[in-house]
Amino acid sequence: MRPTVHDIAAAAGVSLATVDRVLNQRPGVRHVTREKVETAIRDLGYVRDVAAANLAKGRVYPLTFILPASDNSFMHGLNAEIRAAIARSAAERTDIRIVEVPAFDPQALVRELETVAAEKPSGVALVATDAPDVRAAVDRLVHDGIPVVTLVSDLTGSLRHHYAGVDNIAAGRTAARLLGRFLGSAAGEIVVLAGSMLVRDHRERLEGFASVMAQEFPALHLLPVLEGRDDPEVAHMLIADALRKNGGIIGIYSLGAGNRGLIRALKEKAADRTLTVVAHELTAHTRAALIDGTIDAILNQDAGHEVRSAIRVLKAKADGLAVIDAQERIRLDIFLKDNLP
Amino acid sequence: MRPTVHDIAAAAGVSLATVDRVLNQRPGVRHVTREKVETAIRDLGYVRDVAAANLAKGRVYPLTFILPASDNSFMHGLNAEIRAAIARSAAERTDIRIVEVPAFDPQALVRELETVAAEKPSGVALVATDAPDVRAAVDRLVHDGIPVVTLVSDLTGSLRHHYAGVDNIAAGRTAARLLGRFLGSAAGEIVVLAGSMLVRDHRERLEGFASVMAQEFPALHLLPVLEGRDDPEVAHMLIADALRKNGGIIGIYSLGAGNRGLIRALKEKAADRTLTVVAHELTAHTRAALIDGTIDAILNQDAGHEVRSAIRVLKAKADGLAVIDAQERIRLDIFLKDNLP
DNA sequence: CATTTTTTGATTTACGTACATCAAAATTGG
DNA sequence: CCAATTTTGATGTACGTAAATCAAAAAATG
Repeated sequence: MRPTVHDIAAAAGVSLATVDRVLNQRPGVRHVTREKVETAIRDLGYVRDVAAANLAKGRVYPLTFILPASDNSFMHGLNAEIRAAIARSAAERTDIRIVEVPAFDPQALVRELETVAAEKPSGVALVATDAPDVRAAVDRLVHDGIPVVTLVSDLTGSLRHHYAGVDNIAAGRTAARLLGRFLGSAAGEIVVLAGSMLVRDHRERLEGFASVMAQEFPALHLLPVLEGRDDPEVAHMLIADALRKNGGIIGIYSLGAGNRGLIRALKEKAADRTLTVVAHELTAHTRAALIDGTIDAILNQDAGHEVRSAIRVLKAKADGLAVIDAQERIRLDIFLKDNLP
Repeated sequence: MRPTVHDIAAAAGVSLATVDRVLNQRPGVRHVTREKVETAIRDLGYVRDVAAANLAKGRVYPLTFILPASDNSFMHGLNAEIRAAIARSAAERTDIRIVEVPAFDPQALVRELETVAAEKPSGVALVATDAPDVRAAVDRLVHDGIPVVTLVSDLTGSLRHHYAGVDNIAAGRTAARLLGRFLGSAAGEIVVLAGSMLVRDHRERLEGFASVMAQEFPALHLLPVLEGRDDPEVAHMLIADALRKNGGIIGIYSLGAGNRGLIRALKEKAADRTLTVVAHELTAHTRAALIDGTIDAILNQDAGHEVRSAIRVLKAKADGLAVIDAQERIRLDIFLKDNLP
């Protein structure tokens, strides 16, 4: 049987109340006494029964998710996953709130972070916009003892406890190798379609992509990046235009959202020529395009895993517990038409 | 606040004891009364507080993992992950036991299943050997109300509650497409190195591989499957031999273990020629080979995820709770040198 | 040394559920 | 209608921890 507070009280030769004071960092314990108790805890290998403790405390974990108000399918999916987590909140003792802030607006995010901080939640998850002010605001939360997890897009250099998202540089590198290998010995031009170079994850994907392309596939030449603003209409226009003007294009890397427009452009224009295409985010549209051969590979991050991981980490941090690192690593999923879920 | 047993007692106009009898399916409740209580439970949306219930019951989940006594790095890894779970057992209220049975021996597995059944554990996870007797033994466990999860290798047609492992047919198909696409327009011979065709997962991988190869890559010709018995020495011998005798080999798919021998053979023989190689299982050896270019892609199943998923599912089934399907889907990881963890 | 302050002990209640016991009420059978 | 049986209620204890209260002991202060 695992030891209880009674066992450490007996082992340390103190009362239950003193053990409680030590465990919950309440004042009024002499240094030597505290040490006796801590020794007993270590010797007996005591670990607090979190379930019992939560029961006694009537603890719930108020968590706040701060998301950009972006109207693309990835953000919709993320939203849906958070709502799914809210539906489980009774069983998980969470009380999750979603707040939306204007996208790409650091000041709005900072203001929201400050509002949220005032509510003293057990934890905060945010899709970070990469700006110094945001970094500072996150650091203030951390200093106030509020666990913070970045979601989807990281905020390196800040004090955030954890990042629940994929390594976007690695994603870009992987896309480059897939595209390069799929194209074999062919030489030609490559189009990169991004959402916006103002977003950190898009910049990072491009960085990884360009670096592997330059180093390992010299026969492939990158055209200037097209910015589709994650909008299907814009993406359609840009890609259709590029394909019309440039007959040397043999590959496309779509690293943002708005793939619906890309796919439409491909179906219109590329009946005659064969293009190799790698895109991000598995949606109903990209899935269909992968199956019918319009797209050759899809890189994906599982929003459900990201949300569940963020919640697990925030709860663990709030309780000062360890997390299983391997479990919290968000993997880059690579889908070919054969391994679709 | 979520409703408690007191609330349903009040709502149903019965006593706490009666609610308890209904909730825990104890006898001595008239049909009409039971219905009143069940209505109240539904109306108030009551869900039992599992943490409190477990505390009251002093519940632990005795779980048994039955593994084949195979000496390869995947099984070692699996073993290590289970031991890691054992280390967490205090916090998770589990009491996990590992038993090993001779590999590829259905009768031994059946006997062990019967021994385990007699101990009435809360759940059983097993790496299934595919045989009718095993199926029957598993079905008996299920009939006795013991949750059963197959691990790594499934037992289709049995009543097992869940399979914690990858879709091996999809894995084989994915390997074929990667190999086929990487080889581009080249024509030549493909070697498949398996462990043993007696193992279901290997058979399935081969099935998926051969089917995509035949359908989509007619320029590539499969040589008869080599069975390396998951043994590095045998694998080395077989591959070295094949490469010596057949100059037309341009690709290799290694769908089992024993990759150490494969890698050695490749380094010895293939300095002059370029081979495209896809292998299974990420280990220290395959990882190094992927980085140095000896292997082009690695397909992997994460043993840690499989073990944690099996435990979550077994606990949930033991409590009659729902599982989050998406969370329990074991994904096929595809690693290129760029997205190694 | 007396007094104040700090530290410690003892004890109780609570969280939500499980489970046991005994008494009371309702239902059934003859 | 009475007795036997079944159903229901009332109540208490337990699980392991949190948190509060009050008294007692120890230490620090003058």
